[in-house]
Amino acid sequence: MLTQTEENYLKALFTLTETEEGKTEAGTNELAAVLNVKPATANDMLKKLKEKKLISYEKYGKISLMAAGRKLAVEIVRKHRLWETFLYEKLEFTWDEVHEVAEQLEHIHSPKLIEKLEKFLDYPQLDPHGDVIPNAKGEMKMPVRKTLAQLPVGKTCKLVAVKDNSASFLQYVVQVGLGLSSKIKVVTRQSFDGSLEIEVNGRRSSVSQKFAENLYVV
Amino acid sequence: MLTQTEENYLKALFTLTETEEGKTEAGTNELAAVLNVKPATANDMLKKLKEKKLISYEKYGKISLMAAGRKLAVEIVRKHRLWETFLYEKLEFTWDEVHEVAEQLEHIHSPKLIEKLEKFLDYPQLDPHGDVIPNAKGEMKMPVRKTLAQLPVGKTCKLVAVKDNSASFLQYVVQVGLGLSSKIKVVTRQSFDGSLEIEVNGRRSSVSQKFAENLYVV
DNA sequence: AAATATTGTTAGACTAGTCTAACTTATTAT
DNA sequence: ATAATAAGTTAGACTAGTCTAACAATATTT
Ligand SMILES: [Mn+2]
Ligand SMILES: [Mn+2]
Ligand SMILES: [Mn+2]
Ligand SMILES: [Mn+2]
Repeated sequence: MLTQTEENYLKALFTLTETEEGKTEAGTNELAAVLNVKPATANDMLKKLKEKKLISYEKYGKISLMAAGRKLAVEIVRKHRLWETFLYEKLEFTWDEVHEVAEQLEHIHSPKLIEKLEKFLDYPQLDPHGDVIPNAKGEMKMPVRKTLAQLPVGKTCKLVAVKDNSASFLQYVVQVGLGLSSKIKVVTRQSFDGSLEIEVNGRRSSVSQKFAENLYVV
Repeated sequence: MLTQTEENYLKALFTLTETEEGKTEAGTNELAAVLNVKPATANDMLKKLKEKKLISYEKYGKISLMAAGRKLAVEIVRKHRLWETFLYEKLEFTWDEVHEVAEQLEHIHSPKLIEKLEKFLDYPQLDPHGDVIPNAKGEMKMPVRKTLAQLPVGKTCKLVAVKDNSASFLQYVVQVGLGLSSKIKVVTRQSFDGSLEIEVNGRRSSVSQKFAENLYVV
């Protein structure tokens, strides 16, 4: 069985190699950065995960998940998102509070628990941030999503998910009047820094490009 | 903050020093035994817990919890029992399945989670094994309980709690026709080995003294 | 093509938690 | 009161996970 640490490395590799459009490999420094460890530390773990045949990796080469590693990573993601849904739907947590606790809960080992939890929640499809919850077989349709930053001026769209799950980002989102399913109109875009003027429920706000890149819309 | 391991040592000391009637101190070997580690290992941890002022302990002396350590231990017990109640009441776990998973869940750190969980469960007083759930302030009335092994022949009593939480014991209890609130009549007791003939719902069974010692009755 | 910057690796050290083997202290029995 | 047994401690070793500092390989810029 995997340690919590190993699980976290696999999950990080999953998001690093399958969340970004067109990216399928990751690097040591990059991985170390998202896990808040030094590259030397990540390097040690990469050797171990390679030894366990969970990742494919050669010295000085790029890193990618092997089938077994990907399967485990998806299981953690599934647990994380089911727990987030539980906290949000049943325990009255707000969407900016769920992620941190789910980071712990995702490491509880009990197939029965997840099965029962999913049933209790009535087989939810999306977590509180609009992310797809993988099913028990590890299947997960990756929706093609674009970000608000890519939307042309004048267009109106609907917020379907958020990329960043941190409390500070999510609180800012709420502050601007946004939530899942909100309608957003792009009023202007500054070519200088990509910042946007947006309209939500008749309310105008100016937001940075970085902010817009963390909102998925259709 | 405490590690999971430290939490497990404190919890073990709590049950060792406050569950048994009249016992207020524990020994190194005894502690090691319940935690499934060697005495040498427990000895190292005792030094650390003493250093943190969570236990009172002198070389070659007896071990007991200090106020701060006891408080932390009770918090873990509270979390353990609330999670067991959740699994049993909301997720359809059977009473022999809850303990193992709760052993993991009890180490999740989030005051808000426990507060919300308790509310969601509507402030339960007892867990699925009949044990008292400490309240948010760490208060917990210790019920005076006797075991079935102490009951005189001919008397009838009610099962209010089980001491052993292991799946194998609990499954045996069910097999004999018992559950919380069951009425039990002691028909005979062998003075040779303390084994009992009991009657539950008109059904006779013969059980060992060890078995009877793990059933709390009134 | 060199020089520079970035990225990745190694070696050595540290902490937490565990073990075995040897030893010491305390308790119990004779 | 000794001897035998049980309980407890120490020393040294090992694994997992982390770090810093030095070094090596690769990628980018000029
Ligand atoms: Mn999340
Ligand atoms: Mn995690
Ligand atoms: Mn239990
Ligand atoms: Mn535990």
